[in-house]
Amino acid sequence: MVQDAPRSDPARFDKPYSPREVEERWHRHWLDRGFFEADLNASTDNRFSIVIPPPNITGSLHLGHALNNTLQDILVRWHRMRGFSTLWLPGTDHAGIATQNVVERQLLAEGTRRDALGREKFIQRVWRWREESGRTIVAQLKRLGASCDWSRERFTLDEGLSAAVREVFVRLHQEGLIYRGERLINWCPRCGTALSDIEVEHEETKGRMYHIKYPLADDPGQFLTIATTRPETMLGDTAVAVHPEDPRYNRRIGKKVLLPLTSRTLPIVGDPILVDREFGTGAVKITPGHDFNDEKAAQRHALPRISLLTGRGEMNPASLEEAEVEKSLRDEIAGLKVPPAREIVVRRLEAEGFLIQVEDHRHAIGKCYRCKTVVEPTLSPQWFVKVNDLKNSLAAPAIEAVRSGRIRMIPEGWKNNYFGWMDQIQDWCISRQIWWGHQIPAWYCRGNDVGQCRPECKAPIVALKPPDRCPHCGSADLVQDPDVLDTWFSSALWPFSTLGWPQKTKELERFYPTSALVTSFDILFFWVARMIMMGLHFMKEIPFRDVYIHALVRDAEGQKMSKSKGNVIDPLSVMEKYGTDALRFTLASMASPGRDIKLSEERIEGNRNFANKIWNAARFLLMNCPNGAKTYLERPLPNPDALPHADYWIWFRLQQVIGSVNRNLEEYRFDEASRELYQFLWHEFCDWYLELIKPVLYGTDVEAADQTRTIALQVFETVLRLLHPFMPFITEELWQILHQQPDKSIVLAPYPTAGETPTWDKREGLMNDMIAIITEIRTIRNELSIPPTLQLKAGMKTHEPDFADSLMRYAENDIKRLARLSEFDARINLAIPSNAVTFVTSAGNGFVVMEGVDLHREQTRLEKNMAAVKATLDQVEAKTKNREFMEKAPALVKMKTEENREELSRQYLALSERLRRIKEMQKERPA
RNA sequence: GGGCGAUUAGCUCAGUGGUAGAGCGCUUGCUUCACACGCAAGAGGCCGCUGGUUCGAUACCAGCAUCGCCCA
Repeated sequence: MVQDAPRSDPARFDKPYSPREVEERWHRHWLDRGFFEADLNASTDNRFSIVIPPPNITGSLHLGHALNNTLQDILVRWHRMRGFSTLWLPGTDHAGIATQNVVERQLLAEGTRRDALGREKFIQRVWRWREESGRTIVAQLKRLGASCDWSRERFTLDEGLSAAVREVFVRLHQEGLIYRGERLINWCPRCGTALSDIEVEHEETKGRMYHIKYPLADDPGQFLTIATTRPETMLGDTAVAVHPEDPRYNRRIGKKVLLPLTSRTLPIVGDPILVDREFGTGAVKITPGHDFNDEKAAQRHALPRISLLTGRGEMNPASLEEAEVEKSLRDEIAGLKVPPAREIVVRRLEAEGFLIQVEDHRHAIGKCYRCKTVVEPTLSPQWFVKVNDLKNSLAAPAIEAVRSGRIRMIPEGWKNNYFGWMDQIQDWCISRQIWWGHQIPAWYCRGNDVGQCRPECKAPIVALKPPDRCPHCGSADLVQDPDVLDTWFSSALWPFSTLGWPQKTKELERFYPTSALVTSFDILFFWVARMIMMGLHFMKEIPFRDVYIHALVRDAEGQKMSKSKGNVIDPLSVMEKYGTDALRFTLASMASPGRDIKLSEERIEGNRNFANKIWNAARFLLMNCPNGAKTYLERPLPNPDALPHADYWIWFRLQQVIGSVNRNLEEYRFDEASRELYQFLWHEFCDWYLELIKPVLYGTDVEAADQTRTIALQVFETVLRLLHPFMPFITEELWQILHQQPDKSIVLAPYPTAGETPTWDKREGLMNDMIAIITEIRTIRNELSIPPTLQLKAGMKTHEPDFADSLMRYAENDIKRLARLSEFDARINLAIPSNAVTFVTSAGNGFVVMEGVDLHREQTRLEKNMAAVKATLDQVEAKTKNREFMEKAPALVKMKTEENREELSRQYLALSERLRRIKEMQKERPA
């Protein structure tokens, strides 16, 4: 049962707009009515779909989310109103490591650990946490007004999405694009899992450079000195490298050194790639088990690899023995984590005279992007996605799709980043040694029941469903790989897995490829690139047409917001204080391409004021519609050419704004679109138009008043629709108050499109000139401190007789009222009285009559105005006198310059003439 | 070290090959019958520096400086 629409009671029109109650009411109404649910049977061919960048379930709404979802919501509401068949599909991801961390911390507080609980119970426990706390962010997105189709909300661990993950894994494995292998990976000792390359953040850190001498095997009196920042890894060295063209060392290539603290000897190799002659001592150790560059060097020289660490990041006794480390040292460091082991190794090197020097050194070290722990590169058996297969590359089509423009990036500059990364992309390590996630669909044969396994049994059995028996030996003693997949592996499938893939669903058919992806640049590689690869591989079609990449939100000082810095602005408290619309509008208006957003509270406050302004404009209009607004919205529009100039002007400007907002939205210029709306609504509609129509509304001409109400309300109602994607709540509230149609909603009202613009000839000039005249007179009143209540006489000697006529016909009363005049006259041959102060506009020379003009003050004022005009005039004249300009500049520019020159010199002449007169008067009547 | 971006009013930021723009802040004046979360008016800029292209550069190009980000 659908409830009645909430009441929007005009009587409850309080002076200040109070957003809170309004927002709560409407967002519930929208959801109850299912306005956001995609219609699979809509007849239109215009389709618009977006999948949400899934926030992770440990999160709560931060400003990045607020920005990201505001922009998506603007696009989605805009298209929905344009009549597109629209789907915005929401959901969350399970955030393997982050979520597991949260629950493990809880367990720790309870004095237990996940191992004690066991895998199954632990996972149950995480699910329970997800039911209780993991939905916070969804509620917060709803509060933001996100018009997602919540009936289609997805979660990466849903059965459907999990099936997609298994399907993709098995198929890629069959194609040879997923493999298991022992390779160097990044290990986070705190999270206890492997990470992919991009999950490691490199950070400049203060460290130390240790210089260690390695004696030559055939002449232990001599030695090579190597420099390293990680001395403990020397135990795993398998060679020392020098530059082949370095005269200091190259004669040593092919000889051997003794590795201190061990009984091993290492070859000296020449390697121009690894060795930078200028850096350190010019000789480097090669530790292929613990350094990516060294591993590559080891491949070049066919060196063995030694891994010193266990799967838990501790010194492995077996490896130490294999590395022939001295027994006493072995005993001392076995089982230790890296930092204490390092201390001991350094002490030992020093004691035995191998340590020459230690110096402070700044260098970049890799840290886990989740927990900031220093990661250890180590050898480990893991699952990988092969992205560069020569015959079946995942990366190549993904590069091509962007290069060819099938996928657009906005702003375009990000393409270079994308190419830069994709061109040197490495195989993707996808296995994680945690429990929360998609367990890898691979099983190993233990074969304990049949006794004897065959060599083939060592290969993992990859399958969609748990296999009953080993296909090789027939054993039923199978065990599933304990690891889970990288969360990003499931996120990479998001654009099609959420639409039902691998089933052939109507949703997929209708909404894939999606129209746009709105995201921030920091997950361009993590997510965007991988979606493109997977989308192209499995759907044979790009996952989205446009990628709109927005900025990061920073604090007012430009610092990245972080809890530890304490500079986080919480969007929820902002929404509480200033209203959701104010926050949304602020974010949209600051979303300029390619620039980070420095958000300050003043800015949001300003837009709260904007909402209040809109609210009060509506109040004003409603107060002046005794019979309600609705009747005027239904009236046919009067013939524009017959309208009074203010009505005509506002209608014309509205058409321009409609065109401009639509164009800006097409180009993802949320900032320009919102600025345009702000400027129009506040400074044109409220400041000028509403002021101009007051006498008509208050006047006795009922017909005229009704006509103006029709224009005013229709313009206002149109602006509400235009603004709705940006400020959904206040626009709905006001739209409902105007229409009084509880069954309908602005959500589904048509978005304005620019109509036929009425001919716009001299009337634009009239309005602009009128504004100029009023402003000039107000300025004079201000500068000369004339009391607001004092009515003055003023006049205008115009250049054009027609203009004087229309000024008197259309604008006389407006000028008198808004400039507070008792009389106003405009004629082509009007004489300027001597007791007056004067001004110039492009339309002519104006004056304000004033008894007892302060001649001295007036002289100063005129001189100041003259100086300003003169400065510009000089510039323009310099141009027109320049022969090259006259020869080479385009005709249109020359014409405009000439017009400009005439106008300025006319103004200058009028001012100097007046100044001459004032000076004469000063002589006649000395102050 | 490589790449990208920024540099415009006190602050935050738009912008354009042809006379520099907005919001906030500031100054002055206003209980003007929608709004003081308001109205009116105003002050405030060698558009980072140096060259080049051009009749003309804040804008295009190159170099430099400073800041920021990404990658190694």
